[in-house]
Amino acid sequence: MTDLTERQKSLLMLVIRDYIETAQPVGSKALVERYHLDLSSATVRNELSALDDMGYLRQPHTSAGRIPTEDGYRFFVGQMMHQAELPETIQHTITHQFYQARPDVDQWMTLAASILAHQSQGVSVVTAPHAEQALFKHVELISTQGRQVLMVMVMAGGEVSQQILTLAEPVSQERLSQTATRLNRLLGGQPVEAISVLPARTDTLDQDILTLIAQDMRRATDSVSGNIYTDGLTNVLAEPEFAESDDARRALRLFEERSTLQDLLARTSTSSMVGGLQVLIGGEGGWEELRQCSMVLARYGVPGLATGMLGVLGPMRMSYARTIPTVRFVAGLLSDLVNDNIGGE
Amino acid sequence: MTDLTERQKSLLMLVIRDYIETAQPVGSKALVERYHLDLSSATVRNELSALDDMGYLRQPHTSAGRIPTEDGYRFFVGQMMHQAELPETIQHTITHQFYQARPDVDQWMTLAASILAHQSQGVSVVTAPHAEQALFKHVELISTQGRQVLMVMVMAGGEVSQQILTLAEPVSQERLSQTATRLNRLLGGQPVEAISVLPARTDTLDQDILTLIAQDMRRATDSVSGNIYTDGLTNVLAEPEFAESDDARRALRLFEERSTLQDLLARTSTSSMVGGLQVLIGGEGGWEELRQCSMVLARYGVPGLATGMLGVLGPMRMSYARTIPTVRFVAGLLSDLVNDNIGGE
DNA sequence: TTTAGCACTCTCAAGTCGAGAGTGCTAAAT
DNA sequence: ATTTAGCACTCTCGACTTGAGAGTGCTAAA
Repeated sequence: MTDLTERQKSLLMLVIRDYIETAQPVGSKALVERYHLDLSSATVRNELSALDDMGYLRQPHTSAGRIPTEDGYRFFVGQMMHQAELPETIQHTITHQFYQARPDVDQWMTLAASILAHQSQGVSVVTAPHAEQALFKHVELISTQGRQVLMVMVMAGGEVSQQILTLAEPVSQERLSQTATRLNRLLGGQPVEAISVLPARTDTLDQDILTLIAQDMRRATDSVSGNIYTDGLTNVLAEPEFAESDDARRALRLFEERSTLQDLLARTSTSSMVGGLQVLIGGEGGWEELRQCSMVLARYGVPGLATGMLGVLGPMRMSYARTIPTVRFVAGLLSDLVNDNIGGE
Repeated sequence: MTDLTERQKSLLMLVIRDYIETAQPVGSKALVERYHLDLSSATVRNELSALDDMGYLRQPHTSAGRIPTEDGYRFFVGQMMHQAELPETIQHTITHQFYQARPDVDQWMTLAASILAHQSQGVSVVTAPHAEQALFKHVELISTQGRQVLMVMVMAGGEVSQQILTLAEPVSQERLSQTATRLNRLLGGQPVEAISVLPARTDTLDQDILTLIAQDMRRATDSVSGNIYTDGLTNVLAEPEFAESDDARRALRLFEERSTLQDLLARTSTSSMVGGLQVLIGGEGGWEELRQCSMVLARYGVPGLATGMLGVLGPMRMSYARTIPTVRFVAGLLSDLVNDNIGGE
């Protein structure tokens, strides 16, 4: 790792930066010319050869330029991590967009996905914040038509779930409101477990609704439940590595499928995160289809209260220098929003 | 139009069907062989030549097979429209999926988009049902933390909008509930216009919330407001016409962008619909980027109460025989759901 | 009206070839 | 002990050629 000379380090960085830009193998001569190095191509050649032996670079075929290996990218990202800050003007623009959006979790998530996708030119993914433990806060029952009732439930942490239920027989709005009030008083602040074992002396209407509430809360407890927001699926189509091979297409399909995406996030969320950020290079998480891709992930929110995840998927050749600071910044922004708006009592 | 002989008609249908399957120009000889026609290739050649002159077919270059023109597709679809019914087994499968989904508009829309995309192998789009005129039904105010309040509003027709608002100073849940109750009594069943001109003798809290309610309702009035669900963006990547040209990529990007999609739907929704269905071939609606595409659109819901749109985008070469019946069937299904669940009083 | 036959056209895949870029190695220079 | 110049060699990539295959239109016979 650290047995690299300074010159080798900077050379490696140059090669990778160049390859990320051009998507083409970079050779010794081109390198010297383009960056006006005070070295001859032969010297560079020797150094590149060394980096090749150490596994940071490789040649797609004999007598072609070098391209980074996964380890190469990892080194690159390692260097990147610490420095990179998002330019202030961009920070302002993003913040501004959040302030002028309608104050609603759904809007924020959509906006976050959109910003990530645009800034990084990759595919973004954002999950809504949710509490580790679902606590009941409030339920509302609204009669819509005949036997149909709209149930809106709010959990501590701000998650809202709604559901349409069909009763056995019509019930007046008065009675529904009374039921809601009763349940609110009874269940306020309770976790799921408490709700499942409530006294059964309640009438059938109460009982039915109680069951639905417990059901909704259990779903909310799943690690990555509910809504996943993505954007930028088409960004990545322009990339040369996605244009041809089916591999890339399969990766995208994977990303469009909600269920697999949940899996993916659930798996990786347990792994270690450096500086709140996690960069998976070449489908590290053991996901076959993503072998050609990288992901930059972050968790946001207030630990113990409500957290979510967000990230960007792109080709392994993605612009880490732009993506990493963006992901970090947006994660911070969302954390603030969670803290300010749906914080605990 | 009707100056086609029966033989020409059936030949035209065969050519188009074949081209839709294979994506390759179809010639006289191949046609005779593949479908065991009781004709010689020379005869077929003459007929194809005639169809060419009439503008239903064209040759990509001299001495290649024929491919359909837009008019050709239009003829094809015209024939298709009346017959095509979705196979019963598939109908059952789809219906079943809806029944076992969680009864929630959001779920239904997602499911509809998913089904359309899978069945048609195209890109699907579905808008949530919404009323032409927004009528207030119910509002709920839930204190979350300090000065933050979650407002959940329900409109007749079942639309739900939520928003987080920050008050000037903390207000107890009791007072919030009282306010909500008061507003509910006051506003029940009112349209936006009535709400904007309400007596101003209410206190500031009431006033603020009133403003937000009016604002939300106005937004709900926009022709294609709020949520648009899409799925299957990646389906279309496999199609040969999308693999190479940028045209197709731009079309997809157009489809990913919410705002333009709203425009698109708004525009076309006013056009005529044959049998509740509308088939736009070659970007008929005057949308440059979609020149290579076709769309199958339908409106669903209960006119005058709550309606939405749904449809499929695909290459002009899409499988209309599969898409049209699917769109029609799902539209019917959603109409039933609207009617059953969020019908008027 | 249909069909057989023929000359002609155009695409596409395969093969050839030379330019360009890159490499590794060796020997000289610093 | 490094660094550099020079050289022979390798490999890709685009341009070009060529032949097979598929398709067409037209004419004359059935």
